[in-house]
Order: sequence, then C-alpha cells, then structure tokens
Amino acid sequence: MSIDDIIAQAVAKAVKELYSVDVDAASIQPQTTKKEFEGNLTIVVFPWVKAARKSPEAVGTEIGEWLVENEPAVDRFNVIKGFLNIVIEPSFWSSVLNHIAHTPNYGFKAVTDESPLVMVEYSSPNTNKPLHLGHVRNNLLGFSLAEILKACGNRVIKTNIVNDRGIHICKSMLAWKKWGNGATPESMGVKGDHLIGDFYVLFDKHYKAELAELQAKGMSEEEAAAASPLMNEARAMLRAWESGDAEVRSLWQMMNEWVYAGFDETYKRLGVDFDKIYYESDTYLQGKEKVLEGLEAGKMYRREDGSVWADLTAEGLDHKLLLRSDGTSVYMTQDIGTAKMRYDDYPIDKMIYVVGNEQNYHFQVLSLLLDRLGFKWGKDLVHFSYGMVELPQGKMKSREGTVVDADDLMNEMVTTAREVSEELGKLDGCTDEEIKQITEMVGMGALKYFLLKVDPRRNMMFNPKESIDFNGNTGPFIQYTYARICSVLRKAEEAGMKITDYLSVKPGEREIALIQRLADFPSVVAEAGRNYSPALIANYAYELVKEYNQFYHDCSILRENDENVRSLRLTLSRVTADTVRSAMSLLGIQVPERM
RNA sequence: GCGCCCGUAGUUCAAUGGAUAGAAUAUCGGAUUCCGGUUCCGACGAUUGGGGUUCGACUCCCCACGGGCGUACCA
Repeated sequence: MSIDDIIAQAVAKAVKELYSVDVDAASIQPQTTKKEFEGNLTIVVFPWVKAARKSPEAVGTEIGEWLVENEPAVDRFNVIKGFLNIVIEPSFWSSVLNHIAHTPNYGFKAVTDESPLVMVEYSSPNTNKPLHLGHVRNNLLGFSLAEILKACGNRVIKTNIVNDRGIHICKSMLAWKKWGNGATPESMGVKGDHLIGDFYVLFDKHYKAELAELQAKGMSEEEAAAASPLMNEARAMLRAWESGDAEVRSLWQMMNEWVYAGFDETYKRLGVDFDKIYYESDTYLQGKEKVLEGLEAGKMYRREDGSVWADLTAEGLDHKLLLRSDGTSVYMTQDIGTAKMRYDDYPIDKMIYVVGNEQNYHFQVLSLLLDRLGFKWGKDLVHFSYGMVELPQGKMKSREGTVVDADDLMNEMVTTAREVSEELGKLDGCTDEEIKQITEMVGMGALKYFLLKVDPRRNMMFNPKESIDFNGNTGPFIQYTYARICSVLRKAEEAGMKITDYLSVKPGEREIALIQRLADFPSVVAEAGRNYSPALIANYAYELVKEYNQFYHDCSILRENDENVRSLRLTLSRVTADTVRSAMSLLGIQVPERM
C-alpha cells in the first residue's frame, strides 16, 4: 500500500470518529506539500468543515492530532488555513524506497487474456504524399498512448488505416504515366513515397496551368475545373479503378508498393509499428453495403439524384451525405466499413481514433451513425483529438511548400545532435557505430520529447532549435541525467561497492523529496491512461530528473563514508535511472548509458 | 451566418475547483576546491476584458473582444 493510501485511510477514519461523517478513503487525495511549507503530504479539510461545525483551522488541528496519536507513519503536522500539512516519520521513507526497489514493474497491472481490449488507430496516411510533421505528432501520440494503455493493464491492438484509393492517388498515377518515363524509386534513387509525392505535385502544377489557360479563354473557375481534360482523365481513371480495370489496378498496385516501402522506413526510424493494417480499398465497399442496409431499414434516405443521406437534425447536426449520386463512397462511408471490419476481426471493448482536431465534426457524426446502424460500440468511440503543429515561421501549408517533411526533419535532428555532441567533445573515444547509435537516440529523443510534452489537445509550436537544447525541459536534458546516473553506478560497481541495509537510515530532505517523487510514478501513469495524455508522463520525467539533480548537487554518493547512507543513495540513483528509462519508454524514447 | 476548440510572464509550456498561478528560455546576479560545469541558488516578469456561481475560480456559467478549425457529391 502506498503512503498516500495509508494517509487517506487514516484521515477517513479520523473524520468518521471525530465528526461521524462517512468518507470514502479513495475520494481523499493527499497532495505533495508545497515547498514553502513544512510537510510531505497535504490534506484539504474544507469538505468536512460544515459537518464539524468548526473553523477550518480547528478541523485541521483535530485531524492532525488524531493522526499523530493513531497513525505511526505520521510524525507531526501543521495547519495553515484549511490545509493540513503532514510530516511523515523520516525513517519511514527508507522503507518506501526499499519497497519501490523491490516491486517488479512498479506494480503495474499485468495484462492477461481477460484484460480489456483497446484498439488504437493512428497514423492513417494517404498514399499520394510522404509523411510530414503533423503525421509525426500523430504517430508519436498513437504509439505512446498504446504503451501507456498497456501499462494500465489493457490489451492493445495498434492499427493503421491506409487511404490507398480515391482521386488523389489517380492524380499521381496519371502524372507518372504522362511524364514519368518509367521512373522507379531505384532508377531515381528516391524513397518511393517521395517519388509518388513528386508526381502528385507535378499533376497539380500542370492542372493549375491548364485552369489558367481555360480561364484566360473566358471560363469561370468552376467551368474550367469541370472542363479540365487533365482532371477528367483522372476521374476516368478512378472509374476504371473502381470497375477493376486490369491495367489501372496493376499500376496502382505497383505505385502503392513503392509508397509502402517508403513509409516502412519512416515508421521504423520513428520507432512505431502496427499490429494490423487496414486499407480503404478493402473497407469502402463494406461501408457502402452497410449504408444500403441502413437505407432499407429506413435509417437513411435517398434523394432524387440518387444520393444517399442521413438526417441528423434530430441530434442537432445537419444532413450528411453517405453515397454520391453516382453510387460511390465518401470518407464517412469508408470509416463505417472500416469499423465493421475491425469489429468483425476483434472483440473490441474500446476504440480510440488518433486523428487531428480538424475532424472533430467527422467523429461526432461517425459516432452517431455507427450507433444508428446498430454498432453497439458506436456511442463510446473515443476521438483522441490532437492539435496542429505550427512552426516559428508560420503554419504548414502544402500549397505554399512550407510543409516539413518527416524524413528531412529526422535527418536534421540527428545531424544537429551530432554537431552539438562533437562540439562538446562528448563522443571522443567512441567508435563510429556507438556515435551513430547515440546521436540517433539523442536527435530522435529531442524530437519526440518536444512533441509529446505538450498537452495533445492543444495546438503547439515546434521549434527545432529549442528542442535539441541540452538544457531545459528537453529530451536530451533528461537523457543526459540518465547517462550521468549510469556513470555513477558504473563507478560504484568498479569500486566494488555493495548495497547494505539502509532501512535504519533517516533520509534528509532532498532524499525524501526524491523518494516521494519516485513513489508517484504509478499514479502518474494511471492518470496518463485515464486522460490519454503522454504529456503527463513527459512532464513527470522532467520533474524527476530535476529533483535528482538537486539531490545530486547536495549529497555525495561515491564519497559518502557511511556505507548504509551510501547504499541508500546508490539505491536512490538506481531506482531513479530505472524510472526515467521506464517513463521515457512509455513515450517511445530511448535513453543512452553514455552520451 | 452557424457549430466546436483556444486566449496564462518577452517567448514556449504547466497548474483533478484549493494555499502567495509553477517551469523552461531570455536577461541580470550569485554558489560549487567534489561523483560529468549539459549542475545548483536567487532576481525580474503573466491569467484578454466585464459580470455571475462558490468558503475558495486560470479552471464552472453568461456577455464582449481576439485567434484557430469545421460547416464539400475532398480525405
């Protein structure tokens, strides 16, 4: 049982005995005492003031006195306004540390076949262009969320839905056919996803030129768009694709394979993966089927032009198109089909979609539609809605060419990590292979930490220069602290230092603060799971290393002569290192033993 | 127009309805003969504005102002 639980239960008992009020101990959440007051844990006593018919100060004092009398872990207390600050018996903290050091895996709930099954969808790229910074945030959030949910005792299936069909793919295909001269990733020495992206851009360039030409002849913008031969050719290609035209299909397949090979490389470097990948080319027909079923059951309606709609005005929303007048599917239809396939494949308890907040409306509608179509999980689907990433120079706009490419970004981060390390002379004496590994960890760690430390729901500013700073609230700073602890532990081992019994040691203030912080880790993970927030873990990791640095600054470790005190400090160091590594791994970030 | 989200130090981010709103960075000043000077300590500096609910509001409600996103037979 944690110290928080011990105090919460004791307080509940005190309130019951003193004021005859029944309180659920779980509802009492002791807070860490602010540093300007004396104490370790703080209880807010306002909730019981009314029942006690006494002043907040009196209630705090009475509960405090009761605790000192009846709870051995409590040494003394003070009351300020309605806040009861409790000082825990110092030697108690040694046993807390000992308990943490001997609890495997922080006491996280083990995952069994009975555990809830959560499916997390993330990444969800289009196959007509390479991944960019926005996808990077998505991928990192999705992966980290999956790790956190696993630590919270869930079975997790990571899934990806690849948008591999539609007019946008046809544009790339058409451009390649017209102007590609048989180019392949091999012949051009370019990653497949970039090659296809280039042709997509090329299509757009020609299309724009064509529009300008037509408008110069006096057509309106709309007329020009409808008349554009290039666009009509792309539309024809989509129809040919839908009807299963062999030539179009084989071109489509070949080009998609190139893109997947490129994506795989990017995913691998990002350190993310998937248990099951779905393709919209497989799911869109199922969605169509489902919608037609709904139409028959009177849950949807058909308009004169043949298009199929759902009336959501009763739910306070608008009418939503589900099948075009030509019978083809839209995005929503595909998502319905994808949901159906997934729930056919897995006994899912909870579905989480990691998708940007520009699609909030889409998921609101999807939830209603799935519910209406009889999917019992529809109502409870979770849209993990995250904010956009902006840059110091402004927003990313693909039309203006200000998109930050994921591969370029990763290269840049690792190169910078290497430059900084070399400048500081940190990697002297390492082999090339070691340098490569370390700079990869640091560069990627900087990128990941910076993107994950911010509350996912918020829009954020990504500043590459700031992210790789070895100081401040950054990945490298945390990695550095970890490496330094490893260095201390190595030296202790080289010197043959053994861990002796430290249970009788009374830790000092610094040590207690660090132990208390370490003891918080499991509840932080649980909180991150409840709130779907990797940022809580990231900020915890930072707070933890800051706490360690203060301890490190004030207390000698290797030079301490009392071997029991030294044992306590070595154990504290080891547990801190383990916790840092564990927290960072929940973010998908690796930590180096030297850097 | 309508709907949703967001407004916190110069800047980037924190703060389950709880104490004097915390960090980082930048700027200025200081400590550390010592386990990695990539450390530690201090100063400066903020809740967009106006009402309301509450013992207590950055947080909840209303209004105004400012920003973002959506409202496609795009995905």
